[in-house]
Amino acid sequence: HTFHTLQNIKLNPASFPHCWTADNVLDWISDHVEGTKFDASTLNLAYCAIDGPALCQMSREQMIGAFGTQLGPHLQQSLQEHKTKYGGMLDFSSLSSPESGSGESDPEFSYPLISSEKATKLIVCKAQFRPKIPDQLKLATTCNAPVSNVLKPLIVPHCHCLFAAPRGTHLWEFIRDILISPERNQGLMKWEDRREGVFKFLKSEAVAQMWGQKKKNSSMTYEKLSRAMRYYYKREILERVDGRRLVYKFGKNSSGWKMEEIGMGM
DNA sequence: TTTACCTTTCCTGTTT
DNA sequence: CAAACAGGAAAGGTAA
Repeated sequence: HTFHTLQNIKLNPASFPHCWTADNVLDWISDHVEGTKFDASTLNLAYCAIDGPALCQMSREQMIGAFGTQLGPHLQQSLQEHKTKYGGMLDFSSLSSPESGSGESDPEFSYPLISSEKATKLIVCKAQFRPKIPDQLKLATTCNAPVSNVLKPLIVPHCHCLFAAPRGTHLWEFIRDILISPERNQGLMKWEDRREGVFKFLKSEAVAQMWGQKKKNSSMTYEKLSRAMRYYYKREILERVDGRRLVYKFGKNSSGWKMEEIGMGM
């Protein structure tokens, strides 16, 4: 069987599974889900939100228990391949003392290794999944890996779904996806009224830069982004909120932001 | 290739 | 005064 090449992970020290972030793991799982036509809906979500070290501590049995008899062995094998293939490239001495070698730091190494495109795809997927928090917790505690490692990614309680139908990448969807994925929202935006869909830009220029990055346009500004936002009023994707600077409200022609829709319970 | 749609860019004026 | 908001006008990009 030919596995998908992991475009974003190859030829990097972090290719060693131990160095994978939770996003890398997610990326890796995603590639296998695609490659094997595995039905993502039957995945145990807890194990889609673990980091590299936790993943590496899973036994074959745990792997199968987590990912099923179909995908589990695939992942197990792939993991072993990555360990042997990239393990030799690692300089473990520098790994154990990350403070050393200030001039040697590889910017790619300390930064998320997934492409923004992929990240967005995953965020959208996460948004569409209906998580079962009790299951997540139960699964996490049955794993023999250190609880801290397993639970860490789950603290940001979010759901992961693997490759549902990709949704468009329009501005309002980009904004929505920042709002509903706290792990990618570093104080950029916040909900003013979660139920009503009222939200606010906290770092308007930063969001504009991110939007520009996504559109390969480094000269994007909030000024220009906001013009596009205003066009949404007529189409009722957004509703006006007047008198409140940097505040907008999702309208009836928007979707994917309600708590029920993204399965946050309550 | 043409078109429709979604911005992006620029601008003038108003409001906070 | 600076930063946002408002929209009109027109150009740009892209996917069908």
